[in-house]
Amino acid sequence: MSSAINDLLDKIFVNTLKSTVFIDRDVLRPEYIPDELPHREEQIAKLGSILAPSLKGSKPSNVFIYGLTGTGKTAVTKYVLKRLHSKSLELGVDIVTCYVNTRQDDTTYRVIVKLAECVGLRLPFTGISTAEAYRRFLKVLDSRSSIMIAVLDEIDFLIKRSGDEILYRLTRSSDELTNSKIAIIGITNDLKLVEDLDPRVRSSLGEVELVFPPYNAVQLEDILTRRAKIAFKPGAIDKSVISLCAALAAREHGDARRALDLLRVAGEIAEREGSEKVLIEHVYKALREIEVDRASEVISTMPLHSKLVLLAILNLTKTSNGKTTTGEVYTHYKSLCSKIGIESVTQRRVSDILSELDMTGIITARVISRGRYGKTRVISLAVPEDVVVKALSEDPYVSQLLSGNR
DNA sequence: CGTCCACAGGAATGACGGGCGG
DNA sequence: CCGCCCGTCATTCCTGTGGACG
Repeated sequence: MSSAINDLLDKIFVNTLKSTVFIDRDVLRPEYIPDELPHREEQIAKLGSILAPSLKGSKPSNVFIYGLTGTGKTAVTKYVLKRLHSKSLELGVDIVTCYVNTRQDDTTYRVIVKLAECVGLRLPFTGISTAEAYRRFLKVLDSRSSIMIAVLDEIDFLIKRSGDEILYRLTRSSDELTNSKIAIIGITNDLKLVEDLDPRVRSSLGEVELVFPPYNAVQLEDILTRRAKIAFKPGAIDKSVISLCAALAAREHGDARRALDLLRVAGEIAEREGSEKVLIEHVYKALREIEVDRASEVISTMPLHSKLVLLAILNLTKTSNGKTTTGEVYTHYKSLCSKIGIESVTQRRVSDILSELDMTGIITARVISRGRYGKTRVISLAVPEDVVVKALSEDPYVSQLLSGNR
């Protein structure tokens, strides 16, 4: 082991311990819930007044919360619930709050497992039927005589994958419960979602609706400034750098999470470079780094066929001005499969894979009609080529195909 | 103004591995 | 250990459709 490497490692460790710019970088992480949520006072007050009846033992209305990503929906909800919970302890009321992110737990079964955990019931990951799991959960909840407030975050994922049956059952759960009650807070960033909801669910879930508008650049800057004050050392970051982060994020529909990420990663880059200040150039580097990280993370965990489809897209978009279609992709994908001697999947499946790639944001696919020449998707890469190549080359099967056209 | 392309995308079904209850 | 049920990937069969072409 060369001492140069050891020196380098040593330097990295020391730098991390004795940060050049940060006091507390965790303040900039998305999971951090600040003590104050500026520009969301109205929503906090409204959500608070909706949930307040639970302190008197009655079931609060179900709530539907809309707002684009990074508009503070989750933060506000968690914040209000936290306060509500401590108030309930003070008053001696049994309120169970449960937060489920249905992007991670996007099946009926897993949601029930999560809800059950909140009332202290451990259910097996698998092995029992959904109906049985639900029954057990209700039994335990009812025996506690409490009010449960269930937050279903990013509820569109749940509905897309598993339908709205669970919502229906939860909203009607009072029929099956005698001592306890369940109130639901549904959070979504998909405004069209409600349309394809069972009307019965729609009316009961949407008893109250709460809208979170995006932050504008000024508000974002304010938020960033407040956080930066706690996160960074005095003088480590200039107003102009914060303004830039705010402006870049405001361009992306006022996403506070992105803005904070940008600030944090810019700080980390500054630190790596041994700089004592976060500079404009660090922000631009951060912008790129975030994109690369996200893409390679997504790509490296994809199944083989998805990678092959992506490779097909990569090759095709290189020639024909960055665009291709489903048919072309499928033909090319099949030839790639035969080259490495594996069986190809059907076109139907590739169609789904394309949708998946589109959803993750790796590609952009728009369905268009070419009239007499049919209806298809126009596909283009949504991330830089070299990022895709780099991520794909990590796969042993795919990398054989990659060498040669690199 | 109807036809018909080239797919989109829904529904039903199955194979398979993981993991639990009994 | 078996049987059951889960989630995931995949297939088969299918109906739906925007708009250029004739």
